[in-house]
Amino acid sequence: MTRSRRERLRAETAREIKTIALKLMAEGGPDAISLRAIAREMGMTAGAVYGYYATRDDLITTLVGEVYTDLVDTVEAARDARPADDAAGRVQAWAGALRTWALANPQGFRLVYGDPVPGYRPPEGGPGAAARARACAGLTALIAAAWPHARAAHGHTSYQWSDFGEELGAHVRAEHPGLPPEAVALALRTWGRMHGLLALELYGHLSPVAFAPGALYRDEMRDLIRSLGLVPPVD
Amino acid sequence: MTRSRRERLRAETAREIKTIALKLMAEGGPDAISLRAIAREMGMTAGAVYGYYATRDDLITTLVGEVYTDLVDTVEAARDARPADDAAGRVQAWAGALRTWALANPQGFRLVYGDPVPGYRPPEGGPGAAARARACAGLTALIAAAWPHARAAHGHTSYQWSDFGEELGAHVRAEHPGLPPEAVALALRTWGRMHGLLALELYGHLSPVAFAPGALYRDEMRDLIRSLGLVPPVD
DNA sequence: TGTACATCAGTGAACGCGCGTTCACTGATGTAC
DNA sequence: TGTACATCAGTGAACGCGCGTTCACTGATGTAC
Repeated sequence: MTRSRRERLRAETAREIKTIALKLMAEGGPDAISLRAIAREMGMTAGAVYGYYATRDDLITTLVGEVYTDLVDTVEAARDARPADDAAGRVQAWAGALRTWALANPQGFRLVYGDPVPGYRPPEGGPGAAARARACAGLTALIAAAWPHARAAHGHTSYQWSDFGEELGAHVRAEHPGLPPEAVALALRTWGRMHGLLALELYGHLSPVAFAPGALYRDEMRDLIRSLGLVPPVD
Repeated sequence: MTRSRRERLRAETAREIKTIALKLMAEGGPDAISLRAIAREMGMTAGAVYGYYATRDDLITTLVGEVYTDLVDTVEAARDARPADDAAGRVQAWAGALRTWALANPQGFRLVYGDPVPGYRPPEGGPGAAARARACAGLTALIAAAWPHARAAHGHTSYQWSDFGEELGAHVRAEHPGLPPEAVALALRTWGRMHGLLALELYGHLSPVAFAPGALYRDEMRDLIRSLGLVPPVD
């Protein structure tokens, strides 16, 4: 476990590369992430970066995973700040934290949900698969807590477990026994509903026509909570 | 009005540049649009393109406008294929045509709603402002038709006309006298709701976890229609 | 119908840029005795 | 504690690429008489 001095320095440099990359991204968007720009910023040679990441795409994949993980950490923490039996409050907290994070990290949002850097070829399953799995699991847990009410609220198309990813289905069946695949469908629809206004806002489509995007989002989330058969909190 | 031979050829070449650009985009994504690639494909010199568009960004702006217009034409046509008094059917037709168009033109969707080409600096108000205005107007018209029901369905935050773009507000007041700003808020939320699942799907976030995105979208749109106080058509 | 001139679409070569990636090397840091 | 050797992080120069943009030019097409 004792890491040599060399190992520590190495790890530190690897960290710094990522930090600088995120800083460049925050300033100039995902496009601004290039090995040469990072090296320049760090005062090293472009070639030296290859001691830490095999290719540019490797670095990008790592960054997407890290940013996505940060996002999921944030929304989970917000959710868990509410009591487990406050289903409506937890949905609201998740949604609110999502928007807050996105506004604080607009370029991170683009990196994760938009096109990453031009020319980037993602690995099998896409970058950030682990974080995405956590997000889907978290959303399903939110729906599971509301399910008795949500199910009563409206009838669905019927779904099979085979309509969903192997991993997600297995997770849900283990974690929420008895919860039908229809609930997973509702969870994914909920994901889309949280994503829509935010994506429009962050890509600048809302600003020319709406000056109170926060109010729109809040209303939309209240309506979402209502459609789950829950009572939206007043705050 | 009689256009000389030269004028006709010129217009034809300008058209061909756009056509080739769209073809390149369809094949390789928005990033594949470059003046040099277009010129190469057309068998001309890169410099020659400057006889038609002052800069690359000018061309991109034109393309975004054109693609966005095509999208709005499509959804409007689908809406208008339903009788004016079939409010639910018209919402459904709009939403369905949107997804159909997006699946047929995935790269066009990215061009319009995602980051256009790297390094692109959009003009004042963003590219495709005219088409966006039409889209917002169209959505507001859909909501206006449902408004009596939709208003009853749930209470909103109160909005002012000043919460919305000058142009949009003026249009709505002229076209739908008596319709309150809250209806415009609902129209924009509806936009977001249609956009969310589609954006996730087209950027590849849904495919690893859901294999029936069409069913999810259909359900989501049915729920949207229901939340507007309308009865979703069965088809 | 024929000649002289004007227009102007497109050429081809060049400029400077930043990029990802490779590679033989240097020189400081670590390890073994 | 001191010497000999191994490791390995980082250098610096190069490769080849595609890009947007400029510019003096050529040669075909059009217009005026």
